[in-house]
Parts: sequence; C-alpha cells; structure tokens
Amino acid sequence: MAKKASTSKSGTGSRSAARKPTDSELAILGVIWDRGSATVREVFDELSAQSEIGYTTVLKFMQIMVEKGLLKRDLSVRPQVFSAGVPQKQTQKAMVGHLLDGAFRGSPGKLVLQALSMRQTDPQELAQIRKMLDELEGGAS
Amino acid sequence: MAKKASTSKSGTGSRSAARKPTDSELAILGVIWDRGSATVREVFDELSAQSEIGYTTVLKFMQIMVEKGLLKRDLSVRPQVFSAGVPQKQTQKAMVGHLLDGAFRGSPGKLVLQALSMRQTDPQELAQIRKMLDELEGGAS
DNA sequence: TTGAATTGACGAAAGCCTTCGTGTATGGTG
DNA sequence: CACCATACACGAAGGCTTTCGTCAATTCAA
Repeated sequence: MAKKASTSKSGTGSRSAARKPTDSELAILGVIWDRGSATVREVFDELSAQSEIGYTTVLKFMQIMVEKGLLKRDLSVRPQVFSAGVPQKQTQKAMVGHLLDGAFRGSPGKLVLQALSMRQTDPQELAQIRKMLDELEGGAS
Repeated sequence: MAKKASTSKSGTGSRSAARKPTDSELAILGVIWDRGSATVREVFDELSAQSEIGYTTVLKFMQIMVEKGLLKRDLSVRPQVFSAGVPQKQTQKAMVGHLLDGAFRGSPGKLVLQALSMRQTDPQELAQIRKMLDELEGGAS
C-alpha cells in the first residue's frame, strides 16, 4: 500500500523533458510536427481521416498534453493554436533511448540493423548513415 | 456511450503476436531473453537488485504475460519455469516498427542516425552495419 | 440583435497497468 | 507425521489513459 519514493513523479504543472508520450499523444504530435503548429480542428481532421475518433476526445488529449508540457498553446488567437512544448528531436531521442534500454540492452547496433532490415530506406539517408559510420570509426582509431 | 465497432479487441486467451509489452513486461522479458528461461524467483532476484519491487508483483506480471501470450510456462516442474511466448526478434521487430511509425513517420534513416549518435557502438556491430549498407545500396543499383 | 455553428472547459465512465495483501498448496526436515 | 519456508493464485485498490457527453463562451451572418 505505502508508496516507495521512486520515479520522481513530476509534481503539478509541467516538467520540461522526460515524459514519454502515449501512442495517442504521439499521433497528435505527428500532426503538429508536420505543420509546426495546428488548431484542434486541424489535428482532428487529420486523425479522423485515419481512425474513428471524436472531436472532443482530441481536444481533451491536447489539453492534457499542455498540462504535461508536451504542447504549448497560444490563447491570444481564437481558434487557439498549439505547438510542440518540447523539440521534436528531443522527444525522438528520448524514445529511442527508451527502446534501446528496454528492448536492446543498450546496444544501438542491434537496433540499427533491425531498423534497416525492416523498411525501404532512402538512398540519401543511407549515404548519410555511411558518413556517420566513417566518423564513428575514424574518430575511434 | 455506445461503442463503435472497431479495433477487434482480441477475444479471450492468447493471440500470437501484436501485443506491445509495457515497460514492466519488457524488464521481465529482458531477463528471460538473457537466460532462455527462468523461474519467478530468478526474475525477481534480478529485478529487485535494480528497483524496489515485490515478489508477488513480479509473479502477477508473469501470470498476466502468460495470458497475453508473451510468456509460456512449464507447469510440470515445481518451481514453474517460464520462457518467451514470442521470439525475441519478433518482439523487437514489432517495437522498432511501432517506433518508426509513431515517431519517425516510417523513415528508418532518421531513427538509425539518432540511435548511432546517441550511444557508444561496438566496432564489430559498426562493421556489420556497414556490410548491411553495402548490400542495401548494391542490391538497389 | 439573435440564432446557429464552432470552440473550449469539465467531469465522469470504463478499461488497463501496477502493486500488493492474503490465503492456499507443496515440498523438505526432524 | 508436524512444521516451516516457498511457491502460487486471487482479488482488490489506486493511477493513468481513452472516450465522450454536456454545458458555457464566442463568432458570424442575416
């Protein structure tokens, strides 16, 4: 019954980073990342094109995400506009780190191999990866 | 209030793949993956070395995981022995796919770059990645 | 101005995840 | 056999997530 002092729990309001978005939250973030910012209706239109979901459900999610710090919002304009509360890169980084620790025992190599073998990868990105490999190996010697 | 006919919901019992393990479940799977199989006590000993957690909590998790199909168990021996219900590779693959779709718009390249820039990677794995790159680029031309 | 449509805030219901407490079953020891 | 330590199964409490319904506030157009 008694709790153990442990995982921080981020008091009230918004704590900057850390929070891992849920799948639903990620779907919303995806739209925001693509557009830079968006209104509830814009997000709703995109999401409802893919899955059955209500307008107020999306709204509620976005309100909660503001509380968590995942989104920011501009109340000065009427259909309020939301934008990311944390840089996209930072969120992605946190998620990769999480996956790495949770499912790949912290070995990036295995994850990378898995990712590459799974989907068609853009040749340009392939080249970029090769360059990064050069840097990693070169620097080590 | 009325539900919409939608996401299938996988009836009772175990459906083979798909299920995305929670973080806690992943911690348990990690131990099982390392050992091939394990008793509740073995898993408990490893996990409790890292975080405060009760024996029955671990037990409960493992029971639920059996229901979900994430684990199998051998009831014929006394301290029952658990093993993975789904191949490690398959679970990892599903998780990478999930992350890809959810946070990287399906672009493996970005994920790979992120992963590589984040942690020290084993030189041997680096070489392996390079080889895979060769195959991917070579085969495409 | 007023009525319809949109937008936004709240709160509540249902379902899953996490965590144990409690009993019951089993196995080993003297 | 009687007891003690494990090992198991159950069930319940507390949180967080998902989904809306409802009602109030704003806007817009005739």
